[in-house]
Amino acid sequence: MSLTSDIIRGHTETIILAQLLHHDSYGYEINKSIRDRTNGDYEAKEGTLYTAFRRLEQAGYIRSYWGDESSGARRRYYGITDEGRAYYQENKEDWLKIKGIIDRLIEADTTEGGN
Amino acid sequence: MSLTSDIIRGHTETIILAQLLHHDSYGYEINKSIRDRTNGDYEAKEGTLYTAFRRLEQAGYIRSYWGDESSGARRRYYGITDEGRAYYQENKEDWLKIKGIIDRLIEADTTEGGN
DNA sequence: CAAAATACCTCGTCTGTCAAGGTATTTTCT
DNA sequence: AGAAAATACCTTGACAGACGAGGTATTTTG
Repeated sequence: MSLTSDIIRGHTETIILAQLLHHDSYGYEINKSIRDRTNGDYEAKEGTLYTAFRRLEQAGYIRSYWGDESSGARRRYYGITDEGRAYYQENKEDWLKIKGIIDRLIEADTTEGGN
Repeated sequence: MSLTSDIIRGHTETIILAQLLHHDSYGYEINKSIRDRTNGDYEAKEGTLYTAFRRLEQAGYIRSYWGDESSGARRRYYGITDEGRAYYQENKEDWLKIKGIIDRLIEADTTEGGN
């Protein structure tokens, strides 16, 4: 269990949605984007990524379509839906809340006080 | 999937260890402590808690012993080991790092810039 | 022409979470 | 005294997300 894995579990969907906020993109590029933004600290595994795409699409949070590349390998592009934006927003708020909870519980030493 | 569940997944062990940093404690009390420290926002489920205890003990991060209560129900106390403290410390550092990564990826909109 | 890179995808395994079920004792309420 | 709630422990099985391993096809590079 590296840095990532269980700890990032559950954030994959939100991370993907975040990459789609400003422009449509495709799997390979999204993955690279994630790697770049974290300076290589985190990289989504392909299996994880594609299962997440399926989930998000089934839930109606993203739409997909084939790009019409005249050269290069075919690409499946993904675009975020309105529902996806709402879902992203919720998740982001949850994250801010949970961050606080974990901080409290982990740093948590009561530093004297109570009882 | 409530606020907690997948998102907190992976932090359970660290949260438990944190509760044991300053004094030994037992399952029920640890659970209450978690609930109290988060004002009820988070509560570990019993199943999750006890499986985590088993894992932590097998890994040598905590030790357990039966309390000699003369009244009240029997209690199994847990104490953190030196290895547990080290593990806690690592996890805490990982958390700080991951927090930054997720923040970057979720807030992530590059806010113009790159490329 | 072979190898590497781009680009897609699925399947099966693993692991942590948790609902549901269970035991035993003590306290509180009526 | 008896019932209900609280304290306190525990296990089992199902579920879901992550991911290693495997696979296809095209294009670029050497």
